[in-house]
Amino acid sequence: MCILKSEAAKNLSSGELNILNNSCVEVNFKKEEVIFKQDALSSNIIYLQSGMVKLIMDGPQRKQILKIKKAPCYLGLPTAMGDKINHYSAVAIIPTRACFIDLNTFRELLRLNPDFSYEIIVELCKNELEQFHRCINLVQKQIFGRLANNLIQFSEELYDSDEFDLPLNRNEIADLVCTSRETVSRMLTELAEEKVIKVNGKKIKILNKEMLKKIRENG
DNA sequence: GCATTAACCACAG
DNA sequence: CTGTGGTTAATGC
Repeated sequence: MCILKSEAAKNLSSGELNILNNSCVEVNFKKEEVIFKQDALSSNIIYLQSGMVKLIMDGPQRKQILKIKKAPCYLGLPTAMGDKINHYSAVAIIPTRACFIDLNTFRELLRLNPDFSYEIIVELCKNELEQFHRCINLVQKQIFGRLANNLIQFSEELYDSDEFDLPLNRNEIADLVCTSRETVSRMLTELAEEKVIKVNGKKIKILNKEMLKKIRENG
């Protein structure tokens, strides 16, 4: 039985928690396993208990990595509540444990418990703000700026460390930053030549964070 | 024109 | 899967 520990679920009464627990199924995913698929019918809200996931959307030209999500968090709120079908896919990038919550049960809890609903809204709003910033970043900056921005996000938001392993290969970094894999390669080696970062395969170490932030701001 | 940016192609580890 | 070199198109002095 899955024990939910989300901010929102803290607001649930024991009775409500029971409703949640009884309509919830826990699943483990290995690296690269698909959690849900774009264009498929969506009937669950998913709570990530542990692990990390990439959200991918197939566009008319190419695929796009929308975001990397780290547990604990909800997954697929927009895609499950916003339409009958998923508008994007979710794929585990490390071993991941997820809890599938029946959509009707979730709706019922939203209706029953305002504090729970409030926390969900807060999460959704934060996500939307983040997407607005990401949009500006993508549209108004050149590739160095976009790449620097994502490196800083990996470091600060995903790993809490200046040293980390990239969760994606070069091609996927390109899909995240909206460029070609060749350009990602070149820019990583160039940043390494400038002693801003150290690169060894997927291992990244940020050597000069000030510089990296300057690059993020200036383009 | 000339420089810069970045994509696409090809090829090699 | 990655890194590099050549080529090319678009954009901005």
